[in-house]
Amino acid sequence: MENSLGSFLSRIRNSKGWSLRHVESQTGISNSYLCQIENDQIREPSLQKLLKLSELYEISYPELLKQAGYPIREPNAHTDVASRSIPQLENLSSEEQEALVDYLTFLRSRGRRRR
Amino acid sequence: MENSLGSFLSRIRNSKGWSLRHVESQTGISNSYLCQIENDQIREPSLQKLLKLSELYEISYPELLKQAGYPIREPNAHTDVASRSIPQLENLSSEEQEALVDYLTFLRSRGRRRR
DNA sequence: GTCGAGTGCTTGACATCTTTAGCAATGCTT
DNA sequence: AAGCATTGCTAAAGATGTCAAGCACTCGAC
Repeated sequence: MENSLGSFLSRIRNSKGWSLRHVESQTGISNSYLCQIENDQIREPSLQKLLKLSELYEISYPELLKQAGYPIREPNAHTDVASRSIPQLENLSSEEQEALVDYLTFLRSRGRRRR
Repeated sequence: MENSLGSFLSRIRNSKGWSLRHVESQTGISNSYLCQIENDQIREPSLQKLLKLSELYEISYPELLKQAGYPIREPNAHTDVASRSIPQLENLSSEEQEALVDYLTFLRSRGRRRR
């Protein structure tokens, strides 16, 4: 559940502050179906759906396929760049960057671990 | 008909002199289903099936996906590289990643707007 | 000839994907 | 508080993938 496709997509959508119906209006994917995907009730959504989501969410399509557990054979798809990628933290506004950096500084200053 | 996925797969199988049931024994794909694929009665076989066929037939998997009309796309440069250049937000621990994503979700949920 | 094995193919049943209609809960506006 | 919009979510139905069983045909061995 932690690393599932559903929670992955859910985190991204929520991090962007978008509702299920907003994503539906942009992608044509019904909000109910999107909900089922995010709750891991759909094992294998079609590639067309995943492509549309990757475009709207501005995340790497092959990376999303990987998250979905689909077999992909990209000759040189390797880890060095991808491993540092945090899709949820992409495309930040300048205000958000500042807020996050401040928050990270705060986190590290108190040296606490997560709940 | 001529350039369809079905005729494409059928041509390869016949050129190798293999029966439907031989391919079934090697891939686990039922001969009846394979027959339907070759006769274009199946629009979108699963990636697992296509992968097995590409392995047995010794053809390129991405090439086969292309033949099947699946969307295949290389990673987009702007989503992969540009948005990641926030030096303070690199090399995060997993706890920090999660905390930041949660915090960002919180930030954006307060300013949620729809268009 | 006929018998058995092998061939491509069809049918019916089941599983999964995908949508439409609608629900309860929350929030906003007056 | 009342009323309306929006949220995530579910149930039922339709469309499609997938398989097991079985069909009709061919062909070689006896």
